[in-house]
Amino acid sequence: MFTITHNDKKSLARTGILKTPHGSIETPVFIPVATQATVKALDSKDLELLGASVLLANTYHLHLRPGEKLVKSMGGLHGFMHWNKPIFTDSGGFQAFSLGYGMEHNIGKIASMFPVPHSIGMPGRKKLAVVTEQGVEFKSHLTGEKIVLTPKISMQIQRDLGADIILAFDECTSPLSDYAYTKKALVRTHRWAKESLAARRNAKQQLFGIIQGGEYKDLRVKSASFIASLPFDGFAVGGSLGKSKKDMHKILEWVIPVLNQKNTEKPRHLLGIGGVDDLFECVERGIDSFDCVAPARIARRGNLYVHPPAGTMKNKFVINIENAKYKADKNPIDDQCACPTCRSYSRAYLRHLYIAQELSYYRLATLHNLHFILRLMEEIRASIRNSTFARLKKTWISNHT
RNA sequence: GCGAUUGUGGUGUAAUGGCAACACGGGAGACUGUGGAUCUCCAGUCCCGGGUUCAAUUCCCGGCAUUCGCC
Repeated sequence: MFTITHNDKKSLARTGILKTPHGSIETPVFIPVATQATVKALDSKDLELLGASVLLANTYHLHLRPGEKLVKSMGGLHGFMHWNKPIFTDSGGFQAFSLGYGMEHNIGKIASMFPVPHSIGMPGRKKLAVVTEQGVEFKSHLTGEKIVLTPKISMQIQRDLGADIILAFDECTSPLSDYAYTKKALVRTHRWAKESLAARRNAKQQLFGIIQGGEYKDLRVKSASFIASLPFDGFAVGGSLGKSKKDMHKILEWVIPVLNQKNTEKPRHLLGIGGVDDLFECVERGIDSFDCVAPARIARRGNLYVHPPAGTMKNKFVINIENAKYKADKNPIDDQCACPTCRSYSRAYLRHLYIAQELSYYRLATLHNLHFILRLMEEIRASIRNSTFARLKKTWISNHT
């Protein structure tokens, strides 16, 4: 299923080919997130033109609406959304966090990403998810009705959705979770991993196990070791990635070597990460695939990717199109970009569309950011093949340790 | 010319004898297995002069300006 084609000599970076019933995926790869069977603001044709090779959809959201039975009757996700390339589905485990603790405490999966002091531990909203030993009880954010997901139910939904690669049902813990809770959740997630495997019915769907353990070394190592000992087709690193990017890097440095000992030949996904710097840092530490809403979300919020200006030591890869200085700027977003947006439109025009909240803005901006990240991933793959990964990283991230 | 009317950030509006609020607009920031095209922060104001009062953006008088009506 997965073949490693090149190993970087100086790091754990590698290239590979992941085979699925809907074609092969060259890794390392960035997977755009299509939660509701669409990348917001784009359609499948757009994604094809951008050269996206795989998408990730969501079990919880599609279960609520339109329901997996409908999707199944429409030819599964591939037929429904007219996308003939590979699809991942997330298991719904993340929503236990994002709609539960995360919502209640107003926090994301890396604590320091919310530097505004009052946003951490702030009121937040009433949580819509409660974790039990059997699974997660949700209060539907759409209708308020009670929705229960268990490993078995998640596997059944993902089977009906018909993705090529599905994920085990897990509990994503919070950066605010203490050791005792994280450990308790880990035991539960490990049991759910076995239940997910047991509930598997379609051998054509690859099933990835999820490594948890928060920011605690012994839990991460234990989890990597345990999950790697089970007959999963691949692995995903999930859950809280600590309180800073440094923590995230450390976590990968604990986990990946364990996988290398046990299962070098299986792909490793990093859930929910995908900043420009993250791609370099995490590929270097042995990650094969990423999914992340950030490029699409920040595009909708006015942040558009640009190559770092030559000579700068700042790791800043975006401009804010809303800024007054772009009011009459005739340049494209990024002069090194060949995306459909940059080929035709100026910063001034995009700024106008953004400020006027024109719908076309969302598509043009999303096209650009995804194009940017997908091309960057392509460059990264080429650099691993050419043994120039370290050099490429240096041109992008100059002051990282 | 006479009568009435109204003067509050850039704009449109509130409230108030002591701290002037809201929206839009302006400036900036955040967002990482997408509930929320969202959230956060910053700047900026009482037409002018006099009077009453401990205290006036507020009450009184005058000026200037607005708008409406009449000649």
